[in-house]
Amino acid sequence: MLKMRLTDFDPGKIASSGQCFRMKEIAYGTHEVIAGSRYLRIGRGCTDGSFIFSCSQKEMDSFWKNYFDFDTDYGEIRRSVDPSDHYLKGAVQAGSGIRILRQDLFETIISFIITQQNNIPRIRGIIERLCMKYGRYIPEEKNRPAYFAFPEAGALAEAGIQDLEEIGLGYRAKYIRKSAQQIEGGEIVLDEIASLGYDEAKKRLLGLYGVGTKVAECICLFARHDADAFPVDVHIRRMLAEHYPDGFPFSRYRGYAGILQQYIFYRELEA
DNA sequence: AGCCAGGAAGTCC
DNA sequence: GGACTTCATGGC
Repeated sequence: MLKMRLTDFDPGKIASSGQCFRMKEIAYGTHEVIAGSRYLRIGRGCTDGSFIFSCSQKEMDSFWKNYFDFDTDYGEIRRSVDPSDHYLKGAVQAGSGIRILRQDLFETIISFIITQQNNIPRIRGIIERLCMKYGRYIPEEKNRPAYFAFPEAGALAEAGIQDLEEIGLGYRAKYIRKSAQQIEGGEIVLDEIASLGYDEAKKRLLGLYGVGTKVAECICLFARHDADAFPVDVHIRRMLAEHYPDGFPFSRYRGYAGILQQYIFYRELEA
């Protein structure tokens, strides 16, 4: 157990912001996070705005701090927004507490292949069934329930198309199997993608079957933390047409437009 | 019944 | 390069 006082951290908003799919509220004000094969529970401190984490200081320092991007000042990002841009000001205000996670690369690839032409509640269900069927079972321990880790590439590479379809993947089943095979077989090397620059990493991700521009940018943003990546989905496309008919001011927000994109996406979801 | 959801591949030109 | 079609599933 670890108590920390944090600003710009709202687990509820992060859980429902559509960047991760295995973070959820399990009791009022208490959230669980399953990231790869790790489990974390986050509770509220008493009244002082602090949080209780179910991990040690060592695990926080070695993993979760980086995962939640605790070293970045999101208040500064929100304050940098053009004061005359009322839409964007409203979006970062409504989304204060959102952070961009650094998620596992393979988990993010598979998860965002599933997101295409899909909706978030259904995506969450599919991913949960995928984990139950192909992920490692991690037994209960005191102070933590049993859960399933996210599947390894090998398990998905060997999965049958029909077995994958039973989970509800639909036409995406073949994408999942083939991409897992490309990774397992060494055609696409994730360690290399992790170490490259944004442009080259994105180019290689596009080599995965079922990964196009939008999904590649989501992977770069939510796993590699490429804050320049600005995935445009149907919500963002509608928003751009409505609020930025002359174009989004990317030059003003160079280096972190993707973070603003996430505030915007959350705003469009809630609206 | 038809439309929509964090799109991409396939098939034209 | 761009336009058009097809692809599964479930909620509304």
